[in-house]
Amino acid sequence: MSGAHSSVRKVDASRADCQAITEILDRVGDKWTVMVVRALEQRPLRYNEIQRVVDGISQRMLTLTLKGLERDGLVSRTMYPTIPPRVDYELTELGNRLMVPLQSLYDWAVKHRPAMLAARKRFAEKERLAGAQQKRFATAK
Amino acid sequence: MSGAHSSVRKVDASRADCQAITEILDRVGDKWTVMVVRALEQRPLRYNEIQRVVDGISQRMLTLTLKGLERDGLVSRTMYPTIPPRVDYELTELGNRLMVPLQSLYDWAVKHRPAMLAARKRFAEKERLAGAQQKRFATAK
DNA sequence: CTGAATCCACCAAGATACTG
DNA sequence: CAGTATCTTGGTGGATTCAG
Repeated sequence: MSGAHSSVRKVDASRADCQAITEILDRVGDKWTVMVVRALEQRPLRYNEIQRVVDGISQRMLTLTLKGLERDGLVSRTMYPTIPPRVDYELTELGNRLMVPLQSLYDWAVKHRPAMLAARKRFAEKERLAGAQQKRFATAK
Repeated sequence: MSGAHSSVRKVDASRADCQAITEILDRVGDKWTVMVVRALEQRPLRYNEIQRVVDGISQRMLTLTLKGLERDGLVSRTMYPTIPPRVDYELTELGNRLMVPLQSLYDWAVKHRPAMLAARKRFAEKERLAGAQQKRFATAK
């Protein structure tokens, strides 16, 4: 923070925003993290419970995802050395607070998904027409 | 699920949330989309201007990212058939509204990044100790 | 039950060169 | 200036097997 110069700060913040958002997106933007986090939203779960809830996730990916979440302090891991062994995973407070921006994304998704789908349909149509045009010139090869 | 409607709806919503969030994360969660969107936040930009602002993006990736954004109606493309050619890219209103949840993510990132980094450091330390333990048994390769 | 380890397939993304 | 085309590669994730 080099000063309170509003116009300058706006530009700087824009760059910093990129960094920060990209960083968070890298953490939660993979295939399974969000689904696992949401699975744990309601209550702590055991390893196999998560696998059942998430549905489709492999053991490998579940283990990797959980380890990543634990690593970043979003999920806590509690091991009970019983037989058979039992491990509980639970959202930390940090993990719980992540739900807020995630909810914000969800709201956006619900609200604007129809518009996005419509746009995609329009785009596909335009592309189809353009493709037909192209074909008349792509004679050789 | 025999209880009140509220609890049932909560579970159902949880699944739907996953879908929606994952879907949006798939759109904006790639390497460049967010950076391009934020580059366009302030004002429309030309192709080369974006490439300069984003810094590090290749022509190929810029083209692909822009096409994806245009496809989903988040960015509009305006071509001026002058010489040399000129193409402006501009956030649509849909694209602009995406800034809201992105800002929410940014806020979370700024607020909780220190905690995440601290957690990661602690985790690395614990892992290092565990790794030392392991080594004593990993005699034969 | 809760993982770790290995192998493999696929795709996003980078580098480079070319085009209108 | 604004892309497209082709090749290559590194990482993500799936399937399977082994272990405590």
